[in-house]
Amino acid sequence: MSASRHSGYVPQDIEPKWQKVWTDRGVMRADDNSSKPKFYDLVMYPYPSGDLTVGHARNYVMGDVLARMKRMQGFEVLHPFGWDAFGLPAENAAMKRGGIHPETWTIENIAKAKRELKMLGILYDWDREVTSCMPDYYRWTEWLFLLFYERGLAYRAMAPVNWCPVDKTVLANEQVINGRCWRHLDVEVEKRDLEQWFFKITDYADRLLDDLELLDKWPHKVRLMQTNWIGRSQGAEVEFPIVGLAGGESLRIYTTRPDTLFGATFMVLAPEHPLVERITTDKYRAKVREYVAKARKASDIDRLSTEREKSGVPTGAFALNPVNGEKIPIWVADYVLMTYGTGAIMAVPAHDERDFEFAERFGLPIREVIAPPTGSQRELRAAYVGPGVMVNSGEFDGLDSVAGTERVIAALEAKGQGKRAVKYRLRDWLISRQRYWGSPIPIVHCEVDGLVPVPMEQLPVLLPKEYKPLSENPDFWRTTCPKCGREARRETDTMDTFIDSSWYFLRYASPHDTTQPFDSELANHWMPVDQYTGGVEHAILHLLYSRFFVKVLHDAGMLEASEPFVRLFNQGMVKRFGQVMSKSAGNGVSPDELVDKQGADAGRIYEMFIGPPEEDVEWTDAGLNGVVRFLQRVWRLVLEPDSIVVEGGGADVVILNRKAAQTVKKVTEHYDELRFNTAVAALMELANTMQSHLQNGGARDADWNSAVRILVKLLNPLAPHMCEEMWERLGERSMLADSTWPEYDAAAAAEPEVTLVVQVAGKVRDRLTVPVGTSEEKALEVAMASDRVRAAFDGRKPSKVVYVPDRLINLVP
RNA sequence: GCGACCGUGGCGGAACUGGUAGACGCGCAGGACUUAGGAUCCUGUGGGGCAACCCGUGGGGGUUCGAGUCCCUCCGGUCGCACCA
Repeated sequence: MSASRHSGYVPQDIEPKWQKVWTDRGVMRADDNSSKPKFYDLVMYPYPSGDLTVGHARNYVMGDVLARMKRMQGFEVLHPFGWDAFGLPAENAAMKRGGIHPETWTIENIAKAKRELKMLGILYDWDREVTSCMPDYYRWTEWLFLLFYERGLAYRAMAPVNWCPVDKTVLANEQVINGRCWRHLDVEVEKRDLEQWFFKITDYADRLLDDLELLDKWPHKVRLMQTNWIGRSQGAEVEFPIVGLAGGESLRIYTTRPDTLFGATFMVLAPEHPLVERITTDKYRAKVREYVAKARKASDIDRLSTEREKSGVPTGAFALNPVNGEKIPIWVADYVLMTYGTGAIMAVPAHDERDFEFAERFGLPIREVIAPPTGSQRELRAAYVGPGVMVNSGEFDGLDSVAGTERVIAALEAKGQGKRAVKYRLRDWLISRQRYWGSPIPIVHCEVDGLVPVPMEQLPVLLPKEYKPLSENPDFWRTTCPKCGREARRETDTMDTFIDSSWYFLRYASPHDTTQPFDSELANHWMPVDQYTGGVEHAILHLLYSRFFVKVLHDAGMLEASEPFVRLFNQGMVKRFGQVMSKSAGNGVSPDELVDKQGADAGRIYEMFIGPPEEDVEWTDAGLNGVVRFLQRVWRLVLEPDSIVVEGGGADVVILNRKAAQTVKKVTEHYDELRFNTAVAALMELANTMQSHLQNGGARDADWNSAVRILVKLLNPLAPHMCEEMWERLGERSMLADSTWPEYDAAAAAEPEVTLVVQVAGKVRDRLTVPVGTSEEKALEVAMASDRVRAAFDGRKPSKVVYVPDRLINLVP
């Protein structure tokens, strides 16, 4: 191989050697009893799909680089790994490859991926490996379910739910994307009325929202997405008495715009609203029933489309506006959703786009009650939704709409006609799945005792070996009631796999505990996760659920932390030929291929140098070559400096020292900020400086040796095999992995002279070298002495001088 | 439609709180060493001009001594939400 011809660097010879040493010595083993400060470095555990490419490996390399630096900096690093091993692909693969059991398929994939991770030199504390499909893990997933159940956070309810016809299971709201299944974006979900298990995440809506404030090291975007998903809105519930209904019953609506109450010209009920049947008059009954039936049948995709023209029918019933006693018609229309607010609205067409469209379509009156700052419009062409001054609103006329909102709410509350209310877009988390390959829900259905939790000491409820739906496996579901001993039936749904992943990061603290899901003391020691890295596709799903879990466990007194992840980072994806790299797409580069050709170290650096870590990047072989060249150059500089031809004299050792010191600062900061691409660039600059040093006849003295060691140490997190090998060949006794991170020497890094930019009227006219700390007077003097400045001023004095010390002087004529 | 982020050489990308635009790498051109080189090393490389100089960070405008960076507006792209009252 050509790499070996001009340098002794042959990655294939040294990489397996060091991987073995690291493993044998347990380099990345985390000590629970260490006195060092802890650092919990975590990458989202993957689904073992059997498809590991260098694309997926990129974020594992990021985690590894950080872990290796933090260790050298004196932290006790927890860098664990595990597998999100329950889930549908295993079942699908099992079906496709006739007869193979999901467990077999999963275990095989795990073994393969694990080997490839090791081959890339990525170090984990494998003693803490967690696999969510193993009984010693899902036992505690079940346990946690029961904890939620005890705390009133798990309940069963009949509800219209999302059903994926391909996966043949229900889905959580978070798993439905534009009315389609998150796993098959071409498959529309269906609505089914089913009795299902839910977790009461809505109880935590306020805290999940408010605590986002604490997550200042999360990407702004993710926080915003969660904010929108939770969707808290403030407004009022208002009672509209229904005309002629026995008992003086009223219609409760929710609005965020109480200030527009006088502009309500009709009411709208969702087709599913329970009052529809009762208030509809005989004359309209047939039409209303027909409309409701049609709406129920329509898919969410159709119903929620904003493009579709609004539809609806009148009920023949009327309501009274509580503030002015006006009698207004009640309609049924499917643009109002039963699942939000109260399932009924007051329609204010003048100030709501949807109501406006509906009113236009059906010729309903439109009354302006908020005058825009630009003045009232004679004829409303569109709804005005902004703030303004209240008009046509009786006693409230003339009030600013923002203040008016408060006044109207107060007036309603005083008369018992309404009250302040807060609503959320967030719904409870539907957690049951009609699948085999997941954690069983540890509940028994007893005819006498109803829902009975399986006693905790009887956990786990084991999955039967035989692969078929649990509901079709009587050996599984036939049981006796733990309470009364009568024959009973086990719950046959399994849990959403997002439950498994909502607590795995806690299990790493005490992975072998056989008495509890996690040891609180150890979890409190390691938590929260200091750095969490993973794909942005989990911005809501996994990250919201995990936050919810941690808050519940906190409330249960099991955990001090109330947020799981201090700093979150979303890495970009690796593409090749314009597509996301994957084995199935046929554009994947496997770790095997990469290690075989260029070696793990070159691959690791390339993954980091290829582009900003948060951006999607394109994998090219040419780019990889540049990195290989860099590593060979480093090898020669460190171990074969005699091979570098001296071309001239006059090397300045001070420059070498300074560059090395500056690089320590730069690279350390860049690693900390996960800006690996610029860290590599800084290391390349140092290597270039060192190369020039030798070419200029510079000595290989103590300063040189110091620079060499700095280079090797700083490069180590990126290219650990090669650096460890160089370290050994340099004659160092201890392992590089166990050595310390270079200290930043500010004095050595300081530049004695700086380039002072001389501008005339903001345009660069000259660059002068001056000592650091040059005074304004002195700077002005040398600047005015410059030929090019003199030409511009021709003896006159500048009318203004802007001086930025050690940077620039700007002379304005 | 609403919201967020982003537009920098032939390419990937640098540029801290406004202060030398283009670090580092790829590619390309010329050269050195070579039987040879797709190895290695050197030099050059935003555009225009022989030149001092002029023009340049999506377009236009503004603030400022000074704008890739701040403000307004338009164009283009990516992502999120999408009848949530």
